[in-house]
Amino acid sequence: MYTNSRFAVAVHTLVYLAMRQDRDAVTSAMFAKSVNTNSVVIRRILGNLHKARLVSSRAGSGGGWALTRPPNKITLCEIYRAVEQGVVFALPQRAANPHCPVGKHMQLILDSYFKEAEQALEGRLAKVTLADVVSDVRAHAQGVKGMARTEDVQRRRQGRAPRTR
Amino acid sequence: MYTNSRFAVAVHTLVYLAMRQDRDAVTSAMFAKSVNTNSVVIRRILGNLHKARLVSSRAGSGGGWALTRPPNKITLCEIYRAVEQGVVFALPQRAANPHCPVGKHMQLILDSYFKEAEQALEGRLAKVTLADVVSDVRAHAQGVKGMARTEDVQRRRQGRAPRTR
DNA sequence: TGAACTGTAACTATAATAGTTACAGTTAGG
DNA sequence: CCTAACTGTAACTATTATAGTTACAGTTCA
Repeated sequence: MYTNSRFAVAVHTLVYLAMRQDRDAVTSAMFAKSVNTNSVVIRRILGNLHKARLVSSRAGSGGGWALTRPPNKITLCEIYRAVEQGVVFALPQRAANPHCPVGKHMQLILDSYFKEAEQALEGRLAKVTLADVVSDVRAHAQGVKGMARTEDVQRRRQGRAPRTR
Repeated sequence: MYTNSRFAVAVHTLVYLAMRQDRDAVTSAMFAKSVNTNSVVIRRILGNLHKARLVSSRAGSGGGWALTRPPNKITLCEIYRAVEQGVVFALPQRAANPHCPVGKHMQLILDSYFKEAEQALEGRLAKVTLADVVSDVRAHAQGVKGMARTEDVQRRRQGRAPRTR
């Protein structure tokens, strides 16, 4: 049972990326503004996504992050695996009593049931692509204008004036 | 990753109970010996199982715990729900930026995907009964003799001398 | 009455997370 | 070739859940 929000943040950033794929690379500061956290937190999570080859990064001025694949080729399961260890259920830290036939075998047996349950979880996540989530966001966002942006992004988008909320 | 082992301990104790259903009530001290932890930890978890009506307890001398149903009528999903909050994935504690259309809707949307994944997890757990786990333990335990017992239990079982090991 | 239990409060130690500052290394562009 | 704008990561702090522990009131049996 997790109490961390890495998966949620990872999906958030990737959706953000997917929704502005055509434009410039997105910086960790921009993600941080949308997620409402510190940019280092974002870079740590994007580091995991980078290792999993879901995003590419470019250092230096004008750098930032980009998807390596179209959103319909990225599943929630891949994102999940990139940021979690794949252990929903934990076994006790102290091993059970090896002199007890229940305790002796319990952890091994539990582990196999845990793995099955986790496979069910991942199987469901594998059915959803980033593009699905983007569709949902677009559906929910009907009527909402403008995107949160840093000063940089506002400068880059010379064409349209920022919309007022 | 923030994990706990309550589910593992809960299943362990219930399997232990199921495997000696015919005999006296089991005390938290006996469970603690098998799980290799403190009896208060056990009583806390059994307290959850009690609220979920999976076990009954009796205070006082000769008291302890018993299953309220046969093992083939108890699923892992019920045990899971008794000891966990049903939240595998957490959302960030700070809400996302409400001025960003991605951030604004992300948590609501993620929550629905999270719930679907958790339902898949629970669905798998619902397919396994305590009796199934007991069968597995018996299969693994072939050739292993004797059960971990407290002094009390050894006294109660007057017939056979405790096996040395 | 006393021993053996449950149930629970209260405290401690440990560990993971998230937030933060700091900074070395990289890159684009004047 | 300098400088500003990035990434990547180390190091530290605050917060929080868990598990382990002691203690003790209440319950029950013999």
